[in-house]
Amino acid sequence: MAGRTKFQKAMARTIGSNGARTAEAIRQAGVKLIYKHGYEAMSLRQLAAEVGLQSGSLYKYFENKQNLLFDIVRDHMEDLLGKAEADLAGITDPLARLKTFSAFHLRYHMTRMAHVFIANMEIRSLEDEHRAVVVALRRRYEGLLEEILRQGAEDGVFQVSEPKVATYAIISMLTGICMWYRPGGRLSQDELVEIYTGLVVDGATGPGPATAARAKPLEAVAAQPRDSGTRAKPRAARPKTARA
Amino acid sequence: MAGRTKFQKAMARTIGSNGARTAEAIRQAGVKLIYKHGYEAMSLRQLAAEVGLQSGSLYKYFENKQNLLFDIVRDHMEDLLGKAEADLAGITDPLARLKTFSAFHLRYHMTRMAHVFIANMEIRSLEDEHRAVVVALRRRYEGLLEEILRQGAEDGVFQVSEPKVATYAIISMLTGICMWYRPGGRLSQDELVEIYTGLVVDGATGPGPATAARAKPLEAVAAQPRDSGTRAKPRAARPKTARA
DNA sequence: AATAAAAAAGAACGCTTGATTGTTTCCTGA
DNA sequence: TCAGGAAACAATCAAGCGTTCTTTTTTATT
Repeated sequence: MAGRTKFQKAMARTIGSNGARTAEAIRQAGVKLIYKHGYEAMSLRQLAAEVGLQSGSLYKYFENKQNLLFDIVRDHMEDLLGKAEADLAGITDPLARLKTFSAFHLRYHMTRMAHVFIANMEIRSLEDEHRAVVVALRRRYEGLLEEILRQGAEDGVFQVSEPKVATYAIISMLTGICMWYRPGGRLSQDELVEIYTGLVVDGATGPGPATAARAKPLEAVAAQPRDSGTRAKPRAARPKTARA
Repeated sequence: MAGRTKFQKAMARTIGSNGARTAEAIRQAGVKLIYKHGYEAMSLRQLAAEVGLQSGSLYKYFENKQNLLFDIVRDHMEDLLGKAEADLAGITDPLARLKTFSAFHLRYHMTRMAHVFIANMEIRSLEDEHRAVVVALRRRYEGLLEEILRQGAEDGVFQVSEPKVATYAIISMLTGICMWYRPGGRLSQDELVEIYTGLVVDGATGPGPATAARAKPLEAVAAQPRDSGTRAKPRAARPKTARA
């Protein structure tokens, strides 16, 4: 806190200052600034100014800049993991677990966009030792979903040939929401949860009716796609269909 | 380039130096270092050392650090957009177009991970004017998929209530592959394209047989999930089912 | 062979950065 | 009430940053 008022002598400990409160303010400001500018781009003077301190005073609250980042990311990951496990506790049906996981992940990411963004983007800014801790936590979190998919496949409810790949795919899709979601947008959180969860469930429960041929006739494929450097797909001949 | 050999007088222009070649080397080293350390974290001295130059000499090849980033990202986005349009050209059937887009996006991202990563992560490091250009290109790219989904929904092939949301979801999912894919892994590019494209098509073609009730009976949901801060979903009562 | 242009070296610049230290002020509990 | 610890300031440091400028060498052109 602090922030010297106009007619103060203006030195040293400021009136009403309180360690716990300042610590929390620093944490919040840190999240905000790292989210906005990135860890490397945020200077400690900038952070100190945001809280109303001198940069040197920050060192009462963290060992160094790197540890500030680590604390933020580690605490976030532990929170994410703990809350997910709590939400899933007691649910055994794979489909219900999948829906619960999906809904939890989406809501968590919509309400904590800054934390999530930092945890995903700034992993590379962590020193090796710190990164290892965070990656381990992330693995455990991914393991929750992977296990759900595995169980569902075993029960015959899901059609998932590669649970690991599907896990990465689903998590990427769900996490992507915080790249564009903004509170107060056209669609409510509930609506978005509905839409996304539908996509996840469709993907997990396997092919709908339309994979190969279709009842409704379609327009004919006119030209063969030209190679454009990425190498055109060697997949089986595209289904030639025609429309009325 | 350059890199004075042992018994040279060691000043100024180095033997065998060539502008075009150096420019290309700088570009490549730039991509490599930004990918590894991030734009802010990469210093021009680091970049110069990677190429075998002094930092000041770099300014023969770009206006400033910011423009180097912009050039890399802009060129990448234009390449991505152009190749996607080329791959889709001539295909009219929405399902075929969706598969083509999905396969293209995956292959492109698997073979150009560094460029893609940079374009996605360092947008915030671009100055406003530059960012606007890049975002516009990205919009056009997303528009390709959105239009495919819209057309497919209109034709009744896809069941997509919100093409915009589905577009973001699909692109996030596909792009996510370069967070973990490494060449030479257990699964080949073709296999991954198969898996991912299957997920995309299932999601677009709508609900499989398992959305609400299921032929195969499932285990009963034991406990109601406790609220864990994210607020338990207000969705309609979870389907209560029982297993043999 | 002479000359111009290209390519890079290398030194210097003004700034900002993360970090450290010593000092001053405020707060609180015995 | 008054000491002692907590909280913050103020000044400082060396290092590193992006950038500019001048000089030197190599290559290309005539």
